[in-house]
Amino acid sequence: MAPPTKTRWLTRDQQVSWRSFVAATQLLFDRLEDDLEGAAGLSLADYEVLARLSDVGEEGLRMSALAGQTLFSRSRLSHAVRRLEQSGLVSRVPCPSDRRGTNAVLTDEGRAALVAAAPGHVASVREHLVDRLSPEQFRQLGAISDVIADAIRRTGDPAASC
Amino acid sequence: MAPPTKTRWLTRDQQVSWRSFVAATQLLFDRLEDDLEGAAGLSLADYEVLARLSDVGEEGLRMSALAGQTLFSRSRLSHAVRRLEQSGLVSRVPCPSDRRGTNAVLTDEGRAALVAAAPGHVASVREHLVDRLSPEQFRQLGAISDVIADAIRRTGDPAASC
DNA sequence: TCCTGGTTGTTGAAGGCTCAACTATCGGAC
DNA sequence: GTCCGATAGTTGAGCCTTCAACAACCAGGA
Repeated sequence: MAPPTKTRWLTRDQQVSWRSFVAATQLLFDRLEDDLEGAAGLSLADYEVLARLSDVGEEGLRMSALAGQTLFSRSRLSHAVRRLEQSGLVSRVPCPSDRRGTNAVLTDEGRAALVAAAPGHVASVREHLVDRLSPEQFRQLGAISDVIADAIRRTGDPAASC
Repeated sequence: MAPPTKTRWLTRDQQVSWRSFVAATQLLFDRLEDDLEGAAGLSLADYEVLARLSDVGEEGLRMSALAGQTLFSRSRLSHAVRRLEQSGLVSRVPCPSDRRGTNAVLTDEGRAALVAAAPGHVASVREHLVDRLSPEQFRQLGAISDVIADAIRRTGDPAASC
C-alpha cells in the first residue's frame, strides 16, 4: 500500500463509460465463444492456439513463444496443448536446438479444424464488433487498445518487482 | 451453418486492430485482477458483486437482478454468493414478496471490505486505463462500448432463438 | 570439471465456471 | 380448486485455469 494519497474517484461520466466497457467486453467475448463453440466445437482459447500455429511453418512454435503470443501462462498452455493433442489437432515434437524445449505443431486435422472454423468465427467478429462500428470508430478502438496494452506491458510483471 | 456465403476476411489493418483489442482487454483485466487480489484479497467477480450490493439499501438485491447486473449466470452467482457468505461478506435473506426468491445483502464486514478495496481498485483502473487515454479517447471508448453492448443485447440469447 | 542461477516445460491439487437436473413457487386458464 | 407452463434459485459433476512444486537442461564462471 502506498502512502495515504487522497483517492481520485471516477466522475459520474467516467464511471458510466467504465461500466459500459466492462459490460461490452464481457458480452462480446461470451458471444464470440458461444458462436465458435456452437459452430465448430472449439473454445476461443483453442482457436487462438491453432491460429498462431497456422501462422508458422512445419517446424511449429516453441511452447514459451506460443504462450507469449497468446498471453497464456506456461501452465495453462501446457494443459491446453495436451488437450488439443489428445483431440488430434496438435502434436508435440522435441525442439532440436534446445533439449529443454518442446515445439507445438499443427496436424493436418488441426489445420482442417481451423479452416472449418475460421469463416464462421470471422463472421461472428464482424457481426458483433467490426460491422457495428464506423471505420473511424474501429480505428479508434485499435489505437486505444495499443495505448493500453503498451502501458501494461511496460509496467513489468507486478510479481517481479522486488 | 448458413448458406455458403463468401467469407469477408478482415483486412490487414482490421486484423491488427482486432488482435490488439484482444490483447489489451486480456492484459488489462488480468492486471486489474492481480492488483485487486494482491491488495484486498478479492477477485474482480467478488468486487463486482459487493459493489452492486453497496448501491442498494438494506433490503439487498434479488439474486436474479444481481445476476442481470453483473452478467453472471444464475448458477455462477449462486456459487459466488455462497462463497461470499462463507467469508462473512454477504448474507442471504428470503425475499418477503416472493417465496421463490432470495435477496443477497451486504454485511457490515462486506461493506468494510469494499471500502477498504475501493481506493486501490479505482487507482488501478486509473493507472492502467483512464489516465492512459486522453479524455476524448476515453469518451470514444465509452461510446464504442455502448454500441457493442447494445447490439449484442438486441440480438437475443443465441440459445433462445428457436 | 563442477557449481550455480536461470530457463523450459510438465504435473497434480485446488478453486471457479458451465451445464444439466432438480425443487419450490408463482400466476393464469379452466 | 386444480392444472400447467414459466420462473427462481440451488446443487453436483465435469472442465478449465491457477498455483506451487518439480525435473531437466542451459550457460557462464571459478
